[in-house]
Amino acid sequence: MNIGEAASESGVPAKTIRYYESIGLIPPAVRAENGYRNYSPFDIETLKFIQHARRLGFSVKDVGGLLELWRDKSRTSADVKALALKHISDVEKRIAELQSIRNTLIDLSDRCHGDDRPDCPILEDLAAGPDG
Amino acid sequence: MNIGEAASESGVPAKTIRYYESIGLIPPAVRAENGYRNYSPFDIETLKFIQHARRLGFSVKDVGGLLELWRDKSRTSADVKALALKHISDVEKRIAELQSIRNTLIDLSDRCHGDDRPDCPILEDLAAGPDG
DNA sequence: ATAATGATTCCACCTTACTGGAAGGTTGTA
DNA sequence: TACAACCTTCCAGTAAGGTGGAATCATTAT
Repeated sequence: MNIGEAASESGVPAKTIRYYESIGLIPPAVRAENGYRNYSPFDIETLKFIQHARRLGFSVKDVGGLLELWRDKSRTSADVKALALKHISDVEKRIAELQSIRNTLIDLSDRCHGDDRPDCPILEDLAAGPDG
Repeated sequence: MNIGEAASESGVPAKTIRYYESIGLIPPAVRAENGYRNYSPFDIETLKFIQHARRLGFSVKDVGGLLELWRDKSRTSADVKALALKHISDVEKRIAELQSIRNTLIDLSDRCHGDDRPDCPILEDLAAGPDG
C-alpha cells in the first residue's frame, strides 16, 4: 500500500504522514523497489490510532507517549490511565476557563441594549476592567 | 510617560506595546524630543482595554474591531453586542467540543483497571476508533 | 508516445501572538 | 566620569502542527 492509499485508508493526509515520519512519531516506512513508501495494515492502524488520539486533543508529543505504551507489551494499564487522567484534568481546566469567560460575556451582553443607542456596558466594562 | 511606565501601568509588556503598534492595533505613539515613545493616560486606558478583551479570549483581530467600535462615536450598542454574541457562540462551541472530549476520556478511564495488568480499553479504543 | 497522476526530496511558509537579543543612543545616580 | 538602566530599531526565533510548491522520477491510461 503506497502513501496515497494509506492516506485515504487512515484519513491522515500523505503530507502529514511524511511529516509524522520526519519528526519520529512513526518509524521510517519500508520502501518498495521503486523507492515508494510501503504501508502495512498495521501501519494504517497506527495512523488511525494517532488520528483518534489527536481528535481527543492529545498533543503530538502526548501521542508519542501513548504510542510507546501501546507498543510496549510490558506497560501496565496504570501507566496509560495516568496519562489519560492528566489529560482529562487539563481539558477540565480549559473548560472552566472558557465557562468563566462565557459567563462574563453573557453578563455584559445581557446588560447591553443592543439597539441603536450608543451606550454599551460591554465597551464600558472592557475599558474599566474586570472589577470596575 | 515612556514605554516602561506605560507597561507597568497597563500591564502590557513594553515589547508587546511596540508589537501592537507594529501591527497597527494601536496608532504610532507620539515621540518625545529624544525619540522615546510618549503615552498619555488615555493611551493607558486603551492598553488596558486591549488587555481585558484579550483575557476574555478575543483575538487580536477581534480586539481591533472592538477598539474601532469603542472609538467610533456613531456606533450603536447593537454593533458591539453582535460582536460579543458571536464570540459567546464561538466560546460555547469550543466548550461543547471539550466536554465531548472529556466525556469520552472519562468513559475510557472508567473502564481501565489502572493496575499492573496490561489490558487497557483506552489504548484498545484509540486503536479501534471512536465508534468501535 | 504522451499526458495525467502520483511518488520522491527539500525548503519555505502559514497561523497567532508574541519574545529574545544584538547594536546602539539616552538618562539618571554614585 | 563611570556605569546601570532605560530607550531605539531590526532581525530572528518560539510554540504547535502542519501546508505549499518546485524539481524530478515512476506509473498508468489513452
